Amino acid sequence: MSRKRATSHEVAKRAGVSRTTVSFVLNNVEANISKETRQRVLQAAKELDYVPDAAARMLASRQTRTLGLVIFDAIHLQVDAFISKVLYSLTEVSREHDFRVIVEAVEDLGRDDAYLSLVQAKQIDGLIVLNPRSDDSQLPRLIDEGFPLVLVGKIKHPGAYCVYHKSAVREAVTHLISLGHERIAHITYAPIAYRSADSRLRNYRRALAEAGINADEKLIRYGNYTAQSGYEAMNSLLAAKLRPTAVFAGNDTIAIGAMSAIHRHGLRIPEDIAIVGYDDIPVAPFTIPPLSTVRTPALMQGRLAGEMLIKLLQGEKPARPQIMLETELLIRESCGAKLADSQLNRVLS
Amino acid sequence: MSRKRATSHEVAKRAGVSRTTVSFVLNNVEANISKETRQRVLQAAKELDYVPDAAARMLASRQTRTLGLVIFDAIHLQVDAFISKVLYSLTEVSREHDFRVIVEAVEDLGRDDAYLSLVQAKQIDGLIVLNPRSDDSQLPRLIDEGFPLVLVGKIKHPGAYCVYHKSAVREAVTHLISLGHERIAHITYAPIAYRSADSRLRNYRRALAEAGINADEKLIRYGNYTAQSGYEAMNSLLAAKLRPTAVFAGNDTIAIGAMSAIHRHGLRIPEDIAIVGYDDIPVAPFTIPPLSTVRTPALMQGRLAGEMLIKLLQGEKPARPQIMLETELLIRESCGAKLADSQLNRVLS
DNA sequence: TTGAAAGCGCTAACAA
DNA sequence: TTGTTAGCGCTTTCAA
Repeated sequence: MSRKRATSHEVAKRAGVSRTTVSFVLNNVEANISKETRQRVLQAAKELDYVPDAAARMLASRQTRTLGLVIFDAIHLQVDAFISKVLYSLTEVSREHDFRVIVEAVEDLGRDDAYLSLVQAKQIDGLIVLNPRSDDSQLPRLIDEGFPLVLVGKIKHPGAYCVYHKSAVREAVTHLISLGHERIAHITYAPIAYRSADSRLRNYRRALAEAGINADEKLIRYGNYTAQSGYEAMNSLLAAKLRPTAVFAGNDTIAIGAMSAIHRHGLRIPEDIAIVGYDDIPVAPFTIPPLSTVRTPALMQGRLAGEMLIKLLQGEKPARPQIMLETELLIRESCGAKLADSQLNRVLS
Repeated sequence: MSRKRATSHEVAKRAGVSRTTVSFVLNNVEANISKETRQRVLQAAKELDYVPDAAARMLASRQTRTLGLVIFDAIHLQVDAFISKVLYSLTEVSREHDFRVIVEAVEDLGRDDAYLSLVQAKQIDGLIVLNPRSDDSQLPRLIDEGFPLVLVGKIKHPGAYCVYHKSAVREAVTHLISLGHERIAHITYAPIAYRSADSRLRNYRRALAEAGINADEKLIRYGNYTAQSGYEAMNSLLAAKLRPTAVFAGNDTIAIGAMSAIHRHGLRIPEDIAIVGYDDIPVAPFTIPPLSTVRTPALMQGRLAGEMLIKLLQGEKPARPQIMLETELLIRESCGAKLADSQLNRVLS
């Protein structure tokens, strides 16, 4: 603040060269500059504690070296570790490549133009879009215009660059079915306007259908992003005439709320009701009993998306425009598979 | 990308005025501009889909309308909901005041100049610093220079603007003591270089000392940011000759790891070992048994810090440069207070 | 009430 | 190998 910062002009004067030379040296331009001159410039810059003015540089060079991270339904940021992880790995990648990150939290689609103005004002070079929503009309337009943009997640758009993970919902539900369950409930972890909550719901239905099981709509509950909503949803499920024998929870937070409800009803997990979550939050292995869940490659998604975007900005076309990462169903104790195993062993031995 | 954006010059031409007038109208400058002219300018801007170039505006106006959020020990971002909450509320405040947020994650103090270059390059107008570290030498300097900066947390520096919360460690530990515990263990939730982990440890020692209890160093364990470390620390505590009767965990994630270990040892919570956490993460009310913990005003801290910084940037001096927010000890079941109550009731009735 | 003109600090084509 | 020069698109003082 206080002390006025040096300009490239002053550096040039001190080094006895022109501003052009200063610019070339500091930007490592391929112009042949003698080692000696280069040394002198570097020295002068250091002595004056010179750091180029970002705004001036952006204006002149027409690039900002800044990435925008657009977070849809940002309220989930408070509880959804997936978002934080993507942010974390994106800041890492950005640092490695000397980029900055502007976070643009989008609250509701009504006012979704905040992130648009970021590109219109040319304040960023490219965008990472987290939890993209299919009902967002701006996104496809941006993509069609060829604006550098990588999705973490997926929308139906052929030309979109994206890094998503394979849904393991089917695996999770099928696993429950293989354990003998037919009355499998589902609790969403957000209103279904939230795209990935919706997709989990749809995949749940599909898995059931594939197994020839009639999805009973009475076994579906809609949670929000709180554990409390999982708790309440489970209570309502337990109050019904025909109880589920298993629950596929939209995420781990919901699962933990549900487990608490089951426990309070005096029922055992997994003997009376089996449960599987999603996300593998840090505490999942330590719930009582340990929660079977699906591990999601959040960090890797953030990293790959960042790298893809930066590659795009450098004018390279990424080898694979759409990257699908694997997910992993982690079988712990809440689903009852291990229990089933040990019973089986007992019978066999 | 594709289509070239309109400049203020074109807007001026279309509206039949000068660029000055366009600038005045769009920035609501107090120059008396006729309603009619203003209308025409607005109309032209709209027709051309004009959005001022951010870099040019920054360069000319000498302000960026961008805030920097510096996150120390950013690896915690993945698991520490406190950070995400502050980020969330800061993006909210920023949006309300038409500011952007650049997130600068600081990994280790060695390379802490990344956020410094943000201010040197004048890429931001002010800084919010999350989890400031006392051993960071740059921070005091920045503050002394009068750079607009608000801490979320605290360091020992008289002139610093900050929003922190009252430690409730003492309350938590004292509560455990009042329940009759003397062998109270502590597990940190991060290496003690992490300032707030260290402060929790120190306050734990102080609370014990105040109650005339000799802090037994053998009852202290150092966790990292994982639940796993809490699990392991608890196991090591349980393996010792003299077991603790209560645990004050550095945060809820640690607490949940510890609870799992206690459970696996066949011990009951809180009857055999009582436990109190810190942070009140979303699942805390739903652990088995529900976790007693301390609720922290993360969202409010982010909001107040943001508002304070923006006020500072507007040249106003905030009424209170240092704001301390209250925290709340939430007594649920893991600490045994309710159990004690009910036993008491039984005796009395 | 509006316009002319001088920067803001840098990059980069072109010339030397 | 280095310097001259012309912008980049906007704000803002000053004059009209």
